[in-house]
Amino acid sequence: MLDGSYINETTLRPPRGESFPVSRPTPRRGYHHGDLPAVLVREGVALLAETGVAGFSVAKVAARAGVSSAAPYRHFADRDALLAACAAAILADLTGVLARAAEQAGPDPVERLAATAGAYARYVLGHRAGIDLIYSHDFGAPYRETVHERSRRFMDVLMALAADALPAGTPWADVAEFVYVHVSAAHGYAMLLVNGTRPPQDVEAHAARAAAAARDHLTGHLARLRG
Amino acid sequence: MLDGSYINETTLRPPRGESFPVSRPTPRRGYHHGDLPAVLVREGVALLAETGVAGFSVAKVAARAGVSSAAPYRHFADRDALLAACAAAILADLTGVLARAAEQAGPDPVERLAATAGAYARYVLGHRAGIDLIYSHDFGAPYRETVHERSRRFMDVLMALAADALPAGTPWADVAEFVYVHVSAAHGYAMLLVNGTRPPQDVEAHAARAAAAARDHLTGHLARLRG
DNA sequence: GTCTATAATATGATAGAC
DNA sequence: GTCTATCATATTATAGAC
Repeated sequence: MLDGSYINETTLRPPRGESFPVSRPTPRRGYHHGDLPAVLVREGVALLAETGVAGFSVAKVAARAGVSSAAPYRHFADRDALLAACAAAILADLTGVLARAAEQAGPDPVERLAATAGAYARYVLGHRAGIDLIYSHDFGAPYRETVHERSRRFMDVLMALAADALPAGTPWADVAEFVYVHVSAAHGYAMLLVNGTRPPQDVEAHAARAAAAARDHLTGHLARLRG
Repeated sequence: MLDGSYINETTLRPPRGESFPVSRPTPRRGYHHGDLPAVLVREGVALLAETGVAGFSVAKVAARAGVSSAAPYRHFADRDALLAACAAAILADLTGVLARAAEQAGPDPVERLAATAGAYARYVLGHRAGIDLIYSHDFGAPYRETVHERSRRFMDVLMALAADALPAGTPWADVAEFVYVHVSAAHGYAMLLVNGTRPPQDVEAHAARAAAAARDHLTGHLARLRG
């Protein structure tokens, strides 16, 4: 992931005077970058990881990509468009990581779900400040949908895993509620790890603890359901 | 809370040429504000709640307080000093709120701890974007200790509550680990509430869910300890 | 598509009057 | 202690050359 696939009609600025095209023309040769939009997003994600949303600027991303500060505006309408593309990229990437972690955790539904919490911690420790963009930034109306759609896919993956771990016949709304808590706990734990005083040295130990916490939450939840 | 008590030798700029005084001279009359530092922190906290760390600036805080953009620099060495004072104020306030919530929850240790999660959600829904400053901002060396000290008191309150809820004789490190997860889950849940798509309409319902999640976590944890 | 140059704005921070 | 005035800097975004 973290390729160009997250650039769509919403994030792309339309060519002069035209309305948004259904498909992007294939890039022609002869330009300095084969795919500047993808490079900008990659560098934007890296910058976010290093400095957080506060330190993010179009100029810095351009400099990192080795182009002028004006170049990004040919591909992204404004700062928020680039930021949204970065958020979408992170979300898509994270979704894939969690899905793979669940897959590798074996057949037990409880372990599969717990594994996503561990993977979340691992991912956040790798991406540091960038990750809170997903939750903490209010994207402008034109870009909100792009991010929102990725966010939906992210939740869908976890909903499927939670539905397997919870008792058969659990109402959809209750599954959603559980996933919400599951995600927020994993997120909170990971964020405190990143920003807190704890050394991020032993990543796997932290991931194991996050998974254990998720397991405890699920166990306690199931116990409550049983009476 | 949210008064002037968080201003200490670390956040206060020393008077011309002197080193840091042990105590601040009592404010004399004849100035436009009785206590501008306190006003600045109050407005800073309000601004943080509205715009988050990204929208925070010394100039805006000064404007809100009705003073010139230069005035804050007589009381705070730089932007980071003001930001740290705001963070310290929020932390102290939040600590008091959680302690009171536990007190009002009755004698059951489980309920007392769960109540802090509910109160956390309630508080964050009221302070919105401002709260993540506590975790997400890297304060400069001179101000780090100020915030850190408040952070320690915050954790101490929760440690005491958790020690009561966990089995007698639980090692201190295990209590700390549990509190860490407890706080991060509450924080994550509250932050997703604030920044997510969910309407913050039914604050009490959200607080109840946060408390329920904390109860599930504790229950599951105790079950794991038993077997 | 990318560059150079530039405008408009906001910001952090200081100097000196009162 | 606060104000006015000011500077240096960084940022978003655009215009026009190539």
